[in-house]
Amino acid sequence: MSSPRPRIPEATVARLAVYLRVLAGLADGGRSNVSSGELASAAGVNPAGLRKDLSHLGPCGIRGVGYEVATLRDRIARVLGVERSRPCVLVGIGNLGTALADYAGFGSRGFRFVGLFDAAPARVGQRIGGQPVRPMTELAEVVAATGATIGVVATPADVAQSVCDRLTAAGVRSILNFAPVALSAPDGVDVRQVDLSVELQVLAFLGQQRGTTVEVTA
Amino acid sequence: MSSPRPRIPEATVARLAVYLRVLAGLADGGRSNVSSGELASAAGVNPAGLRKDLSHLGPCGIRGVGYEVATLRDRIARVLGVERSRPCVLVGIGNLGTALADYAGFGSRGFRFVGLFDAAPARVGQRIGGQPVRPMTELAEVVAATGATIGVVATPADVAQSVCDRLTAAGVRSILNFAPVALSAPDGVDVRQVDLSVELQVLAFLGQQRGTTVEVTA
DNA sequence: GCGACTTTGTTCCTGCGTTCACAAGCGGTT
DNA sequence: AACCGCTTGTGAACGCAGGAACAAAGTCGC
Repeated sequence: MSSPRPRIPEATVARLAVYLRVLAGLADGGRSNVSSGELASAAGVNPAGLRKDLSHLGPCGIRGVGYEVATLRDRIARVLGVERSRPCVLVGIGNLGTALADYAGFGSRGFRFVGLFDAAPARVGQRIGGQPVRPMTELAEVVAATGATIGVVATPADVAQSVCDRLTAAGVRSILNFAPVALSAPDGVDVRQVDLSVELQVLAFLGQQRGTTVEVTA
Repeated sequence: MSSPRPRIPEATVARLAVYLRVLAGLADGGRSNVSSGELASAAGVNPAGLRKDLSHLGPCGIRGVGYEVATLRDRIARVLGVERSRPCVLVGIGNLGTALADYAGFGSRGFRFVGLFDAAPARVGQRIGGQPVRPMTELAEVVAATGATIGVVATPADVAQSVCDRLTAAGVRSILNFAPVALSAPDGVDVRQVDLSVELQVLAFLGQQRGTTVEVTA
């Protein structure tokens, strides 16, 4: 009703997550106040842009002083919807999947894996980070029981679409995909793609361009 | 000189890498021709946008027919600078680093790891994907000997900046950073950040927004 | 040989994101 | 109590990316 929340640009949301991480670190370090300049420097962005990002949350700083670390952290966390830990499921417990399941950073950022799944019988039953790997047959059951709305796909490319279908059928609404394929999901389901080799190739291009600024050997 | 190559937008470069992957798959499947519509569908983008991206390479299609798969693939690979395999070094052989070192996808995308490094003595000497983990003291030597220009950082956040400094000092010009900190590098060095928890938090926000379109329980 | 269809390459336009620069507000000081 | 410096928040301009529509060009069928 009285929520002045027209919409927050997606690029801003991504940066808010970065600010949140920096603020959490500052709070742990005992800091109570920060200026936009210092925060922007730590996050690697422009100070004016940071203030504009924060303006989407309404006024949350004190002019002449700066921002209160704990207050700003909590407000960003609430806006992002990570004040409470969110249940996620992870499919594909290969090298990357194992790394993700073990990554402690997720736990402190408002996410917890409530189910690890793999199609290979050899993987099922292994324990990773204190959790057992389950067979794919239990996917729908676990999603329903835990209310998980986020699924992470770390499978080979050839089965990623099939896994995506099963996740959405089970009720997952958001998917983070590490497999190098474009997934198609029904309307109402958000898919984000993380492609590691694309990142490397962009770097390769930038590096090459730096070497051959305009000159090209025809 | 006669190179009509003013500049290619970075967003286009990232999509070119995706097209390259799709084209490689089509070529492996025996396909010889593709239309922009089909290619765009497989890459998950708009057909008109795809044609605009490709127009940066100069005319490379045949009107009324489409694109020749092998030709287009090779041209994109040449523009991205991945026609020949590029040597990379990887620092931080934890769970994620091991997954990256083992990931076969890099090899087929024009990248090979010529050095795996870790500061922990317990890790040094282990073999991963046929390569030994080396101590950090050998970093500069290996970079110089192999001519590696790309470094991947998969260390904990608190040492990432120090690793970045050592990489740049050794001559690395491009850095892909998985640690959740903003790295500062000298001018002339490109840094790309991949932050897994940021991706999850964006998903969480989008999912939450979907639930509470305008209504908020105050 | 000619026409029609298909598909590319390009152009325009709309909207978004980013940056710069200024006004408003608060704390500390005299 | 009034002034001064510092920092936030906002308004405007610039540049870029994305999408739709149109023209050029080549192929297939007759």
